[in-house]
Amino acid sequence: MTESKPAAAGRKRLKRGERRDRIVTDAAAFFAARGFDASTRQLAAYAGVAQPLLYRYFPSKDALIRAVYERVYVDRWNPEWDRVLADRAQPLNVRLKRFYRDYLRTIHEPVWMRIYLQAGLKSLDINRWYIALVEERVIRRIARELRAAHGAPGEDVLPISRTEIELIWVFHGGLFYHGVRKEIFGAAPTAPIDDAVDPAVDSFVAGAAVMLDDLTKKCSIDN
Amino acid sequence: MTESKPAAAGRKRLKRGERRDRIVTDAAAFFAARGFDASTRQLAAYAGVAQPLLYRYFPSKDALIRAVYERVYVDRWNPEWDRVLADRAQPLNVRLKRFYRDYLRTIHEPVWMRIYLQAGLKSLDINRWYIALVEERVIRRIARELRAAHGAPGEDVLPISRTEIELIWVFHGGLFYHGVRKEIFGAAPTAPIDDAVDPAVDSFVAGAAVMLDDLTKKCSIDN
DNA sequence: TCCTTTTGTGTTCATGCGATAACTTAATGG
DNA sequence: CCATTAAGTTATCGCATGAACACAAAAGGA
Repeated sequence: MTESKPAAAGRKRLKRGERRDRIVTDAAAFFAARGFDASTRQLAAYAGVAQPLLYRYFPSKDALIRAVYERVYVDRWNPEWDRVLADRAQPLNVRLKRFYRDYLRTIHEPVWMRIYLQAGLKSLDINRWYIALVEERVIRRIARELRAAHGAPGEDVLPISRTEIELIWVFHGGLFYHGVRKEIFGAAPTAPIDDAVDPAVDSFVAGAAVMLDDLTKKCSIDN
Repeated sequence: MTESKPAAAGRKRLKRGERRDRIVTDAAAFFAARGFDASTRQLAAYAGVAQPLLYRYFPSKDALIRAVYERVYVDRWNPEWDRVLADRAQPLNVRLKRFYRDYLRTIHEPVWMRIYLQAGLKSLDINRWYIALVEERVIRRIARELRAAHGAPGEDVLPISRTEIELIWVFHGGLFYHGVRKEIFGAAPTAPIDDAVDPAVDSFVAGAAVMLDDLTKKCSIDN
């Protein structure tokens, strides 16, 4: 993005909801590229409107930024994912590959990634909120499914340990970070993420067995 | 950091080199906390000097920022790490645990992390440079050592594949990202990183065997 | 001691910022 | 067809910013 938008054609006189919507969309792309410290004037130019118009829709720049967060994070979580991970008709490897291919396609995208990190550096709690969401919906679920897949005790018998959670976070974070390398740091145009997912999942599931063995061993000693 | 520095006492009249040095140190801490868009006036207040003094040492704010990069990245790479990873007197697990405990202690630190991400969002090539460094010094070395540890063919027989590199990056990135979660996103005060390293390394090394088996199988078919 | 060099400060400038107020014009419905 | 409302713009405010300049005062060698 050097200056103008893809198509700045056909503007003018939209109804309140529609205009607000477009401003948020444009603001997401604009702030993703230029950072939240970029000026409202440049944003307005990018959106093809006058700068004060922004203030008819949002009381302050900060409020506009909050609207951007809503747009980018809250709206993009796909409830389908929960089901994919839990569907025991499929082997865990297959489920994980399916989930991560789709999930990573959603988040390995400049706007998502850049806004996410920008928010983190501003110490907003969007990230804490999102991380809690992921831990509950993804990480803990994988922990349960790993136990089931390896015939380890259920969490009612032996609660999920912090060690298990952290191990899964390292795996999850590794795939996440692939996107950071690509979208934020512009690292080498390496293999596409899809090629990395399958081997990563397979070796993760195999490697996790080591930890689960330790776990069940300790458990049977305890009893 | 709300406003002032830890100890703003004993100031005044330093020799050129010394003053420059202090400015860079203070600037690193200041910009890490407040972002590179924070003002030179506030930086000067933080450093306990007048704002124009900065311009006697650096021709522009940008030049000062570049000096900060030098300070934070170039100066903190420990050449010892190369040896730790390569020392085959120790089993690979032990070497990896040693290396990552130390490496992560260096980089899981607010200034390092925040400046690193800030630079990434500004699209400076510090990050590309650093990633290339890590890939050469750490990732590729681990690839070689993994092969050796599992009795797989050397890279002269079968060059290191992109798949191997990516798999190691996912592992490495997972540990890296643990720091991002903690230092940038302020995620839950979970277990300390050291507790996560050992299980992660063990299950990584075990899991990597799966991929290496595939690799040597393919290799022996090829011959 | 005095004079030069070097380190540091106070002041100021042009620019660009977020936000406001006053004005204009398109849509709408009675 | 015109009055009212809603959507959008132009002009402007006070303020903070990066940078420059002219001046002050410590250091230090003769």
